[in-house]
Amino acid sequence: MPFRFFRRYKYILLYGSGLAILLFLLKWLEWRFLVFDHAIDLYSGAIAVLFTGLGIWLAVKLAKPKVITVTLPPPAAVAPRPDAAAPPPDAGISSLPNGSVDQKQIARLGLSARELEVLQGMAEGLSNQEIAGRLFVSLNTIKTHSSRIFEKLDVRRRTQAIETARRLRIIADRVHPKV
Amino acid sequence: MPFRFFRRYKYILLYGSGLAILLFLLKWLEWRFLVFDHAIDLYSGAIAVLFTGLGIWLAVKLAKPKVITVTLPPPAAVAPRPDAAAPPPDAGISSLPNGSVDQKQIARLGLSARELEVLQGMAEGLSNQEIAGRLFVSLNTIKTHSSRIFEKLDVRRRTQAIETARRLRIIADRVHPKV
DNA sequence: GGCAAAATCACCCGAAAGTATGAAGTAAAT
DNA sequence: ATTTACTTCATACTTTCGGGTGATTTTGCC
Repeated sequence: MPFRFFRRYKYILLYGSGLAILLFLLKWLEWRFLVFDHAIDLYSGAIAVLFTGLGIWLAVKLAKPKVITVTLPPPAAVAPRPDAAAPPPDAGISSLPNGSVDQKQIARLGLSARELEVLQGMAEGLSNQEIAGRLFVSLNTIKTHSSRIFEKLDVRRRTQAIETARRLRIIADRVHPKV
Repeated sequence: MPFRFFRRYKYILLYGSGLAILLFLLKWLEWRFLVFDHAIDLYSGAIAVLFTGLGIWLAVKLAKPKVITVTLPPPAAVAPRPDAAAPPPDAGISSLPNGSVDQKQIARLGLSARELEVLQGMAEGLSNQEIAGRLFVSLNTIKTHSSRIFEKLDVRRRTQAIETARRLRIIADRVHPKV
């Protein structure tokens, strides 16, 4: 069996069959329409369904920003700058438990809260456009943020940024606790 | 002119005028309704509004509790991005020790040895060109491999591939044991 | 009130990534 | 002897990234 074929054209096949099902549905609806003349009902029903969906979409979309990453700076002075002159490229890596974030690293690198959010999005595999959508800002803004992140992490690609961020415990090492 | 005043209360003013415009609009619609009997339109409109509300209500009601990522001062534990809380459509995730790789997942997805090597390179933050150099093949070959990887993992970006691979334990969850 | 940092956005441009398609050689299975 | 999967490579094309630059707006702080 050409399994690869199926995999390759998975979406085309899915689209095709989906379309077919939809057409059957429409045909059936048409039949209903002819037999019982419930055009208004159907119309209202369609509107109802449509706008219920819209409402859900809206709510989800608008509810998102309520989930804000609150980053409290450590109470102890984060200002200790004895090594300000020559900060080693990769300073010591603390041994924190899994799933933890090293606040000191974040402070040392001077990553802002917004930048962390963008970094998090990157690590989740989102595109800049998707991150922009999640944070309700423009694509250009995300680009600016990511540029700064790359500067601060001293990398040139987002994949590198993710790698470095994980290594320095800037983002959770364990993104998937147990699911 | 108290220009500053305008600036300061910009949003309040905008909100106020927006509300006013909306009210005028409603008044005008009412007039239309009285003059021409566009009951259907109003009916659909009402349904639309009503069900949009229903949708929002539903979404809010059914939405998962808004988990806020709070970072505590001490060696802070951070909840790893709760919006991925939705049960992923992926197959079961085994609970292997850290740094382990789930061979079953690899087998299930049909990833070849070469593809794994490419995937590993991706996760290390390498560019396609760099991976090509490491594996002594051409850039195009790496592109082909990565395309297949994306197909098999059902993703469209390398960052997504990395994320998924980590989640499914296809690549070591803990790339950096303790350094 | 004013300053500085953070956050926002825009535009251009080259590089990298990714898609689509075709092809060809090798090894293992049927 | 076919078939199938794997690996390799190529060309052409579209999309996304990332760098560089400049600007405005918000916001916290003194």
